[in-house]
Amino acid sequence: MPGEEAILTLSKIYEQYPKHHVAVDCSIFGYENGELKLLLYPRGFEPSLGKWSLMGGFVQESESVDEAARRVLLDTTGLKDIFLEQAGAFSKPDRDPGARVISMTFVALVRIDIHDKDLVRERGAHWWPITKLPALIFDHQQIVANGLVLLQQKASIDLIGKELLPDMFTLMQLRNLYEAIFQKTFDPGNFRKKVLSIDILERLNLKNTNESKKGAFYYQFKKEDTGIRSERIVKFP
Amino acid sequence: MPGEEAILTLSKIYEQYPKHHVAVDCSIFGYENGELKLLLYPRGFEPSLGKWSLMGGFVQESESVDEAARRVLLDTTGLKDIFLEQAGAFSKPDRDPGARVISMTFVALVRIDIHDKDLVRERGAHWWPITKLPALIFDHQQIVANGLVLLQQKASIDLIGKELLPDMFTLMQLRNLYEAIFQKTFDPGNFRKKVLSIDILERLNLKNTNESKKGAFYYQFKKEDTGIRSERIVKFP
DNA sequence: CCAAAAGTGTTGCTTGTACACCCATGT
DNA sequence: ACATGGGTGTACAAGCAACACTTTTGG
Repeated sequence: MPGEEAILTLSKIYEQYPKHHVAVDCSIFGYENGELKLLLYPRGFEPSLGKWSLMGGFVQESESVDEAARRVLLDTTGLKDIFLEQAGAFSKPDRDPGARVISMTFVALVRIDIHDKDLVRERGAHWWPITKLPALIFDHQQIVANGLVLLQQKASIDLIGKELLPDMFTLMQLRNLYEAIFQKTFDPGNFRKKVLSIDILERLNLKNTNESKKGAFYYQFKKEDTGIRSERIVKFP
Repeated sequence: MPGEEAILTLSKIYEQYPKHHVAVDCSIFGYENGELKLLLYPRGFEPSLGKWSLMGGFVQESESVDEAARRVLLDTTGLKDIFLEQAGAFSKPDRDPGARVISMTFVALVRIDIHDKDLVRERGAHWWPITKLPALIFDHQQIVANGLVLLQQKASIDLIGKELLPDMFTLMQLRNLYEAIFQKTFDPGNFRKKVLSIDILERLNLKNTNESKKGAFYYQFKKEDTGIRSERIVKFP
């Protein structure tokens, strides 16, 4: 059968090209105590012992890179069905001194309040405020910078928060999240109006009285949220 | 020396993970006769004989994926220093029936008027209008769709044209380019005002009298163009 | 003269932004 | 009472979209 033969020939064609280790490295962002944080784990061996590293792993034979990223995330945080998006590839031949590794990078958003803290602690992982990151291995610093820009772009177009905040939150908490992401302040009144004009939040008959004297209504994302809105939330850059 | 030893150990650690063929596939866009076009070459063997394919190649040991994409582009079009941007990774294990290949995709913008037509012809390549693409191999259809969205995003933020138009062009030609990219019409007067307000074009003392009775001034991009502007050209989506 | 594109101007609407202002309440 | 955040309203500026109008010239 000519088709089969051709496929065999084709495999031979492929064989002459080199193969590479392909890794996935995830910038895992969370939000806690008014700060945007990044989940890192400490490197336990040389080179770069003592430096911190993004959560990562290698792509296996039978999985796509997205599946690999999901697997890594499940292993490290115990979470499924979380927001995950491809960022970019980092592939300088000498970026990893140990071997030639092509890294596919991802941005993940995790609700710190519901992830599996035992799993994270077991690996010695730690949430670092984005403003005070420690030294990172290899080019992970750049990967994070790149991921943060992607997060800002996304947040400027979509209203994010479902992925990072508790189920119920006040508009001040949402605004503080945006201020943490963009490292700038937003006018409270204007931010409120903009966010509510999109009509994807619903107000609960419940007030948070911890963070203000008057008490602020809790909001939550509407259930029948289509996800297709592409409103512009804030200006970026 | 403990460091060296650790590196050796580390290499062993890497060895247990699989390696993959990594390809680069480029959506090469050009603009000609008022149409946005894509450069494809015909597959000469089974499987998928007769179908068309994006320009691509394999990543070698000593190059990054970006360098690989540049090399492929140089080989196929003879052009250096052209616009090239990472799009995304396509990596389903069975996406290529011949072997497991992870594809890093790129968007390239090429001025059809100055590329090396001999090189292209030699390979049997052909420029296809984006509106009438033929059947493509594997998932290349998706890769193109993905690349086109990236192009639209870029064009909505930056004024592109330097990468696709001749050195001199009329504002009508620029508008037609945008209409080809977004597959919609723009109001001539408003488009003109918006584009000129950004102040990166300069008018030449030369008119094009071929395409209109009255004649339209030629424009060109200013030399001292910083490239850092991030104005919004048109609304997208 | 007429059609077709070049080029400019006007108008109304929508947004963004910077505020002012009152409300509720824990300290 | 007063400081703090909650929540609403206003006033101005900027941007956008629709479209009217004049100019030029080849057919």
